[in-house]
Amino acid sequence: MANDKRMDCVILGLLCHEPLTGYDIKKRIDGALSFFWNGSFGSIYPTLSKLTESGLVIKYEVNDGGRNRLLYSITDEGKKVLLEWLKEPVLKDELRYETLLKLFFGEELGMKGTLMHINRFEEKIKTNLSMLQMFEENLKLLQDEETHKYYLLTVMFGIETYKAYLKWCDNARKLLEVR
Amino acid sequence: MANDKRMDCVILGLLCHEPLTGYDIKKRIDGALSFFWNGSFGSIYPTLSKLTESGLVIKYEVNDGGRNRLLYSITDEGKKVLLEWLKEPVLKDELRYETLLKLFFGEELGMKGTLMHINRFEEKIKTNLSMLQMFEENLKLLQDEETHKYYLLTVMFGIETYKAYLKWCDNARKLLEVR
DNA sequence: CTTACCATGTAAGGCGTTACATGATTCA
DNA sequence: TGAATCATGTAACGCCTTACATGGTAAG
Repeated sequence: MANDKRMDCVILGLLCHEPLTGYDIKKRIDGALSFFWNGSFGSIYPTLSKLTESGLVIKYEVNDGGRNRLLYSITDEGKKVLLEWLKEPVLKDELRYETLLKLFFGEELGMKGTLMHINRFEEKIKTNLSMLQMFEENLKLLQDEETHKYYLLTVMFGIETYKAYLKWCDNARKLLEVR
Repeated sequence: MANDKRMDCVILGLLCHEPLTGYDIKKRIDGALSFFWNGSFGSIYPTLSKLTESGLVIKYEVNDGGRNRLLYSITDEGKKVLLEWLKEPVLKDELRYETLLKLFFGEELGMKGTLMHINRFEEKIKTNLSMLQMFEENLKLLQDEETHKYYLLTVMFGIETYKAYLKWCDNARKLLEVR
């Protein structure tokens, strides 16, 4: 059913804060959003066209010295649509960890292989955690803008979660190595 | 690219433990696996046919009093393929939480709406957590089978994670309600 | 006797990714 | 002058879900 990644809502949400190009949107998605969302150019640009057609955003060309860029900004109608969606209850929170799938079948792989996956997972998480902690510090410095409070909420979520993952890594290793 | 949900691997993994019907497989996916994986009949049955054709599983009909059922079991070749996949590094661990997306755009929605989402999220998590805790207790009673140790690993992951979520809910509310 | 669950499948269609195509600009 | 990044787009293709179709069995 329609619009699994809700690219339209993501774009409207981002444009609420400031006008952006498609390329900018991709950077935002790969940045602060990347811990809980993702999306590709192949869905960003077509969605921008659709949103322009239906009058939820306006496109205008700008030329600031460099090459021409297509900047998009949200309309009042767009804000209304965004708000409608924001008010609706969440439909789906989904976690899909291949790591856990492999661990679930760990008996076939054996202890050594399983430990390998746990260690690799731990490495990735440590990297992500320190990135999030940098985000967090930056956000705490920028307490002036109300928006940042909401960004901080999602960053805190990531930090809390990743810390729990690391704790689990320790416990998991202990459980496997016992006996 | 190919096989995002790795239904073939999921099926091979489950059949490693015991022969199952397509319907059984769906139940497993909706049960212990559901916290980190999912899949529908529309992908299970076609995958079973494909696996049968390529000789990784064998199909046989059984009639145990009731109606005929199609039971599948894994072949040596199938085990080899599964093991190959299990050894490979994990490609993707993905979290996609609409809740976080809505919180990220929380300034548009305002504090009240945001708190609503947090509370609804908390309710869901509490329910899931108590389910997982029941799973955990059952698994601890069945320590005889080595397999259960690996299942326990994934259940522990869920429990640890959900506890962190609940802790975050408290912190998030505090942050929002301050001032 | 009817509801719930067991059981197997197919088809349409949406959705989004990857890969391709193209080219400007900036910086070293 | 070459690499990296900025920048915009399209097309093919795979993947999976939803919905539909069908019917048996068990339990109350």
